[in-house]
Amino acid sequence: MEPEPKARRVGTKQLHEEIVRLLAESGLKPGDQIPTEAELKERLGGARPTIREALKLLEQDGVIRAEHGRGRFLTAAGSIRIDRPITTFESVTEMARHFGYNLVNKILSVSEERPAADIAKALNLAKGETVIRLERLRLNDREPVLYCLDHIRRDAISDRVFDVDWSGSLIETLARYGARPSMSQARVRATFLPDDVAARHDLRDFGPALVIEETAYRDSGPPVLHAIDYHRGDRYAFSFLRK
Amino acid sequence: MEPEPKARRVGTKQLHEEIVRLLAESGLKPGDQIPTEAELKERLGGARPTIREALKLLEQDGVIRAEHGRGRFLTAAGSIRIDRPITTFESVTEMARHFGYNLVNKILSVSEERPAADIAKALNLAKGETVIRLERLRLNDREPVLYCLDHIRRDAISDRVFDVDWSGSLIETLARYGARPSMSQARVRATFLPDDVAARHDLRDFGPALVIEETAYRDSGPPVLHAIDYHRGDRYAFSFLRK
DNA sequence: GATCGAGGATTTATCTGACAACAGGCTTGC
DNA sequence: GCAAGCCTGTTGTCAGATAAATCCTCGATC
Repeated sequence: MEPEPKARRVGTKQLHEEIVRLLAESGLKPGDQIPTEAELKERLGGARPTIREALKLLEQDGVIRAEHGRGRFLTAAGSIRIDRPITTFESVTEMARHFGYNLVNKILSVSEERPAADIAKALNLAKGETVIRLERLRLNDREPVLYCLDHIRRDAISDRVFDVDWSGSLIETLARYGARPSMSQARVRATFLPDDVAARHDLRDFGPALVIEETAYRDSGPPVLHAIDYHRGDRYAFSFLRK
Repeated sequence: MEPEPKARRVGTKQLHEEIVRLLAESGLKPGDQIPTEAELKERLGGARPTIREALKLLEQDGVIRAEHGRGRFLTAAGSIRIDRPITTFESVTEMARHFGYNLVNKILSVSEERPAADIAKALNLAKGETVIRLERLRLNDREPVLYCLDHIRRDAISDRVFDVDWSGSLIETLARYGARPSMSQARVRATFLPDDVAARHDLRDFGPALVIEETAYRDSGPPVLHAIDYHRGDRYAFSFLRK
């Protein structure tokens, strides 16, 4: 005899996504109660612990709030969609694309150098180790919108510096050498372009810049890249959630 | 007969914290394997599903990475501590305090007004509803470091506008009226102070400002507050994690 | 001796079923 | 009318079992 069409095995990750979709389509408003664990089990399948893990993730996201003995409820964050939060790690190239920009890349300089003390510390370099210093300007429609100063651990790139194509996304270039970073520690501040940069590259009209300075790490731990990106103030704004 | 000193009931939240502490004290480096579920159960108590829920949270935090059949491993984020990430919701007053600033509060203006269209939309106001407009300057050691423009839903405050003490943290003031916001949707950009503000309050030397513009929501859903904070560019920088 | 495969050990992933704790409404007894 | 107690629904935790992935060992085979 055929056994019941046994509830398919369902993973936490999949459930997480399905619940998000379900909530999005449900038209629930903040403060409304969401389906109970039992209902979700009915509708989506999976065992209770698995469903609970998925719900716990939503709770940590700030999308729902659990009340012991009562139920789970949608919070304000549940109805807010942040399109491309700055807290998601992605390359400036990608970021710009989603701003509707189609950047042209000008390489101002590439060289192998002895790093300054703060860079050496951020990249966890031993004495004497060098970095690749990359200075680029990104134009949108002939207008400079982004000045980037990158320092890359020399040992992340196995080729000669001048053999590498630096005109694309830096993250993807690193990925090709098996050194893709997956997260970063970042700081944001507002300032002008450094005087010497503005003078050397005719950027005196760049105006106030939104600077994102970040150290990017590989999944396995070690830092790979230190990036300073000056975003033209009147062209960029970044979104995020605080909770 | 006495039953065995039954393993105490242990909650997910508690386990989450204990594991974080355990990892912090363990001296593990990124890429190292962390104790298995079985070991954690041994050392911290709790049932396996509970432990797994706590570990799942750490995984979502980006602190650890699970590999089926191998174990769990510390990631780079596990060893990075961001002191006060901008992604944590707190009042500017608190934020400044942790910068080492002891702000003096100057109220430039308080009034009840008909909001502009964008504010009305952000605060989800019906036609005709009004807001409290609050304009403040924060000084550190006689130097202006922060210009704040707040719009508060009129129905969040049950007193007369001039009876309220606006000199403290706005979040706490709202809390006193039972309208404490708990999260916000924020945007950051770089610009100068608006011309009229700079002119009216003698702030022409403020320089480039880091602007955080946010709409803050109550736990139950509705927006309460729209805030625009101009942070003096050479005094402020905010940290966060990207992953 | 080297190589490949089977099998076992370890670890994470999921499932099943149960009990505990809390909230809220209902009944019942006074 | 009111309060204590009970019942039900919900989330929180527990215990043990099975599934799936990875890695190591050991033995057979060439």
